[in-house]
Amino acid sequence: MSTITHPIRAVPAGTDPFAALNEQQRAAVEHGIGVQGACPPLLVIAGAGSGKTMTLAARVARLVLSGADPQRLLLLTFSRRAAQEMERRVGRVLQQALGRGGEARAPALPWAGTFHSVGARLLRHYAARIGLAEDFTIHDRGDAEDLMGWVREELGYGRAKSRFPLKGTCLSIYSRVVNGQASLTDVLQLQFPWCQQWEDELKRLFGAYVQAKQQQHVLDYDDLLLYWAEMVSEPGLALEVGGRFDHLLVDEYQDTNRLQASILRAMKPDGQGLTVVGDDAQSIYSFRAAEVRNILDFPCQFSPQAEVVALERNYRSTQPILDASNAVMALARERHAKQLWTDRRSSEKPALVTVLDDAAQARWVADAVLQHREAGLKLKSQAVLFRSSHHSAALELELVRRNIPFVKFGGLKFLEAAHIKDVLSVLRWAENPRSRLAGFRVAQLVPGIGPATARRLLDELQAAEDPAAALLNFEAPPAAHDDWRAFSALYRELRQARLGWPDELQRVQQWYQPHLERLHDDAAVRAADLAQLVRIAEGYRSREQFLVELTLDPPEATSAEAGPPLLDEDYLVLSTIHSAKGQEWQAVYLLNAVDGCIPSDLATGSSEQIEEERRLLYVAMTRARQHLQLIVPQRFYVHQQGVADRHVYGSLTRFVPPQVAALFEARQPYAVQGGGERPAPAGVPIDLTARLRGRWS
DNA sequence: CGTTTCTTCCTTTTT
DNA sequence: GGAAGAAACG
Repeated sequence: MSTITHPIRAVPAGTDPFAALNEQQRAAVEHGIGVQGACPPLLVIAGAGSGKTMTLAARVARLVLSGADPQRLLLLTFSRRAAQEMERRVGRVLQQALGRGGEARAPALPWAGTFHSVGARLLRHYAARIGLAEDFTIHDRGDAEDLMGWVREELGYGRAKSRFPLKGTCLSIYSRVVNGQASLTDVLQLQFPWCQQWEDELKRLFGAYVQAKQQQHVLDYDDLLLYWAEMVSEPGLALEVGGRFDHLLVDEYQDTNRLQASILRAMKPDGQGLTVVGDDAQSIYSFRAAEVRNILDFPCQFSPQAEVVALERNYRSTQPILDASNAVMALARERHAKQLWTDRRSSEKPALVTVLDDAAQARWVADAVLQHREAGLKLKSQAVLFRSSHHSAALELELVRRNIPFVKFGGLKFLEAAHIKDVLSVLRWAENPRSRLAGFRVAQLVPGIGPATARRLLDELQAAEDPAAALLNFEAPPAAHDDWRAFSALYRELRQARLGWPDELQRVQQWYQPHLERLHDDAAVRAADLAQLVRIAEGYRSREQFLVELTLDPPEATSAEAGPPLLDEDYLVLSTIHSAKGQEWQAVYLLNAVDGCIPSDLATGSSEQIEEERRLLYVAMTRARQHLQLIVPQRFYVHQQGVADRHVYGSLTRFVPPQVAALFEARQPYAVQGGGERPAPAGVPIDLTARLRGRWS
């Protein structure tokens, strides 16, 4: 995404690309190379900006150069984007090493991907042997929630007098149990104490949920890992699946969960050929059951213990930025000694910018971005980061107003929009006629068919040998007759698969258009989204591939314009901190560096959560190469039900106490009320924190 | 039985 | 300020 300069790039083709590695990087790259027999386990602790990706890529290249078969290399990354980046860099290193000829084209890495996508592939391959239907479809979070909601309804829990947890909560609990390999009792007690009274019902619900998934030949995200783990817990299969790969490399190991760790253990019980890379200070996914202990305990899992290499030299940020970041982490409760250093001197300290409110923040950032661009920094090398997606709302308006192009990463709801789901459901139902969820949604798009008729239809399909045939024979109620005929004609075409891809999707879109106009006032906007979906679809070979990959790797960016800006255009990057992982920019602006936003009000329940919020701030700060600004609005809006929205006075995040703030330059670009004193809010200060916490108790 | 309208609830981060 | 559910309406 950003301009990344690494030692390797400076080396002309045909020379030794490993020459520029520093001592620790070289140790990581060369580990186990040339040693007789298999390669012992390795843990690389890679600080922020320490050239982690480059080092991992160099290691992969080194393995290939020393004779490893790229087909037998499994590279597990956190996101699809990271996998592609890795593949690109490995290719570059290889080309340099092999000389400019390049006819020895860089070999592709067929097994580079996320845990989930690799799991999907392996499961598809071994399906027949583990009693799994080969034609399974994959549910994304939204689908999974809907199915959970459906089952919840079937069991009558929706109508209980006292409130049963919502479908999303139920799914979170379930997911936590699965990914954390924990008991329901423990998860309820530790993570969801307010749901403890429902333990028995939840157990029943989850049983029914699993049954429903199996009946419908559907897997959710968790299943991709769970079935994989179950598969390799069979000794015979473990040997076979583990034996497909000579080397197994895992990136961002600090964000793996226990289930993932158990998969690795089962595939490589002695750790031979295993390399994991990560940074415990950047562990920010515990809400997804990520387990920091995975990385901390990795070395002693094996005997002899795994070798540990720490990369502490930072190539990204200036020393003042690093000083401030290190100071933030130094206050962490538990800290795994590691001191980043750099030789990039600078006299510019990071800044703490105090502004009046949200609107002033937006104006200030827009000004600063333009100023930096005047000074020669492209928009693309600047990024605005924030804790949660809606924090950028005011800024987005300001950017649109000033015609500053931007792309936003994270918090994307593209696939969650009703119209996108409708169209995708049609495709899914064609792909898998047993998918009750897709069917239930699509059937009700036909005017004259409501929940009752849809349910009857789906019951018939479920009972039928050949559900697709049963669908085509279905007798719709008279009111729906014509529209149903139109739909079943479409369905037949899709099942016959004569149209080819992506024409099929266009055909669906044609069918959907009148329904779109009937159902939504803003049909034009939504039609544009669908047009974009078609454009995205063009990049895939088949309906099946499209559906699978879209679920596993949803489009991650949105922009103000319809359609993404062209690649060669310049645009500002807006991103949640979570989505900024692994990236870097010349200038970074962090919005809302106040208590209540970071740490988020919703994450102050336990000290573990607060520690994670601290790491989140650390991750945000260490994205910056040259310029770092934390913006502190003195008051900000809070939305709450019932009462009108109101301003709340905030204060600088607790992670920047005075001794840390001293490492920043304080700026107050707009005159601040009260001549620079902290504005003592008149009357009683509002304890936002307690109120929001109280909502859950 | 299906559709429209009103009401209530909740609003982090993501594979 | 949007989605899901409930009640009212056709």
